[in-house]
Amino acid sequence: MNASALLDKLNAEPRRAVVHGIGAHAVPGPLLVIAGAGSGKTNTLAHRVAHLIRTGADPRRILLLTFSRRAAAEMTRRVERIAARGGASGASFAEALAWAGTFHAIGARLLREYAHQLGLDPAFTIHDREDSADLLNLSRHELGFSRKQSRFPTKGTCLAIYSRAVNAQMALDAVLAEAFPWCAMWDAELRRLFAAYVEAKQRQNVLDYDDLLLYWAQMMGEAALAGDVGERFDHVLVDEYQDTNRLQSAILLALKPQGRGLTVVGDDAQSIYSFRAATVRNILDFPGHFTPPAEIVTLERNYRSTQPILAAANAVIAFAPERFTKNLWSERASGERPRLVTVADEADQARYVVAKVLENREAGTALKAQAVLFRSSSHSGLLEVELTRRNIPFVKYGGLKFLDAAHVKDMLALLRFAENPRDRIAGFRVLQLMPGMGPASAARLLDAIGETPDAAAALADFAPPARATADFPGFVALIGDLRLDRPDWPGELDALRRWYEPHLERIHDDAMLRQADLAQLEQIAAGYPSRRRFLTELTLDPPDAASGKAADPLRDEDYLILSTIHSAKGQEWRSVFLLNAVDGCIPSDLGVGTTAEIDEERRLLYVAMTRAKDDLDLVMPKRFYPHNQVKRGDRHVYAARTRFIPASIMRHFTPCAWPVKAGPAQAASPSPARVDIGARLREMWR
DNA sequence: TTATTTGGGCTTTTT
DNA sequence: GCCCAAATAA
Repeated sequence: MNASALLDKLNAEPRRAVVHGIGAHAVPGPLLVIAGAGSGKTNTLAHRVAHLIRTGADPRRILLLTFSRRAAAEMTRRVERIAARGGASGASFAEALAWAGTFHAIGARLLREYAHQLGLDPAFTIHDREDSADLLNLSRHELGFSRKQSRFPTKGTCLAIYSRAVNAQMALDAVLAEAFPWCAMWDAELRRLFAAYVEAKQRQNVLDYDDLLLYWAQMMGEAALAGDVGERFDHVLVDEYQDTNRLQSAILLALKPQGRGLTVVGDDAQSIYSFRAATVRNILDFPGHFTPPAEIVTLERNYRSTQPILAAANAVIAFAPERFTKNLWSERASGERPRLVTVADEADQARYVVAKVLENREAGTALKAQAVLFRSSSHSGLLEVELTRRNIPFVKYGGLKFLDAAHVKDMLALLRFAENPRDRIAGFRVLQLMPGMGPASAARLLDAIGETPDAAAALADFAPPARATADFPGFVALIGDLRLDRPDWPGELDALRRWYEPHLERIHDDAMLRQADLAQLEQIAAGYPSRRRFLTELTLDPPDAASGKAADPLRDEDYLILSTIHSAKGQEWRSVFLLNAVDGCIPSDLGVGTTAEIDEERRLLYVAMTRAKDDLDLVMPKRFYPHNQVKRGDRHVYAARTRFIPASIMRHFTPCAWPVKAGPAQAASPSPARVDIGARLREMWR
């Protein structure tokens, strides 16, 4: 198949997006693609990349920025496939597409490359959120803020404030007023805290997530460097642009100030990351940054869902105030409207979902083609229990991660400490693995390391406390060994594991189980070319999902998908169940302060609904037992249908109840007089 | 100085 | 139902 035949297979609008500006001698002008849910956004972007390359663009000079690494991999794969169909030799083609990744990953790569010009040591290590919070906490203690009479914000809150200020490029007082009004009284202290935090990071040669963007943006502020970086790329394409923040858009505009070669794709109706300072303004304001303004192509045809599902989703999003108006349409007719299923409580919700999932599978829909979505990770707890009980395999995205396990963190901290001995958070953790080494001794050693350029010497000269004298020499030898730039990665992990295992067995009763995780970690490590790459990429792209994805054993099996709505972005399934479609869960009662927050919760519901191809069930438990209630008997609350589905749009849904009751009374309101003995008995043990 | 216990506060989504 | 900090024991 030749190039024009490939293009002929696309409809008019996607084709416009694919060919925009290509063919003329000049580099294409800026392009904004507004791509509704299920409108073939990924496909369109992949075709554009393929078309660019086919018409002479150098794939090594194309920068492709995606939201997650999963998305980057998917995009690369598609470009390859399209290229293969077009007769190009696909493999080499995609391999040359070397600059595809998240903003953070690309940032890390560029910063290592330009480290010397930026005054950075290229061996910098990257802190994940928890490490960052711990480091911030150190400064918080040192400044004495943890002992204030009136409670000072926790480390997590402090980090969230810092991160928002950086990512939204806003002054601290504005951030406090807008997003953290209850912390506004700490303005001065927070400012001192952040100053100390920044200094600590620099002393320790560590960067946090935000630094990867911040240093990059700063680098782009230097004319010479900006020119150099911008010159490397003829084309810059950004996916999921609605979920980028101001810092990211600043980087983008600095890369391509005239918008030449710039393409961004997104859907303002699916912006769900404002808690990470993403702003829908980026996409709304994009065209006006350039003269002449960016070309806009809107993709409104949905290839994914049936018309009734789409109609319901459209009805929900129609209440959103500001957006690029588009109404998705589909040719996939079907008589089935989405169901609104009322169940008694969360236990019944779990039973309902399991029953339907099995029913679907009997009818020929694999488990993998079905997904259960929820607003927050904890909502799936009861369902997970029920699935386990019924022996139904599942993989859960979002929530607890493999890397959060203490023993996995220990191993990674060891590697990080070897890579960068000035990384105090890593050092603190590993040193205290040895019995007899507590925070005070660890701090003493880390101070010594911080004061000399020769970490190995400081380590060797250290006099450990009496109870640690037995273990310490072995540790010094291990680190000395790891510090050599040995080329046999991942071979060094052997020595590391031999050192760590005795400690593992001493610390944890369930050491056997944990050893299995370490074996898995070694397998993952084998997939990376070097320790540095392994550490960097694992931090930026942690393997998702609890027991599943990281391990290959499950790969070929059929399993049900459980996912937070956030993690479901860009995905689709034949059959989708949404848990807890009630007020308090969607919208979450934690985030209902401002109308902006409510709007975002509405978009979350929209994203969840538009994941479904054929079948969509919104489940509404009537009764909830708050888990944090005080011992007060059978207290429960009655939940109302989510406010995003008011009576006026109920005609787009089919209401039903489960289990189906004999009498006609099931639709009536619940009888509050009923005594819940079960709940009382449960309460006795809380 | 380190290890363990207890009591109080908070509880979302993720690169 | 989980994390953190202060108190207590070794």
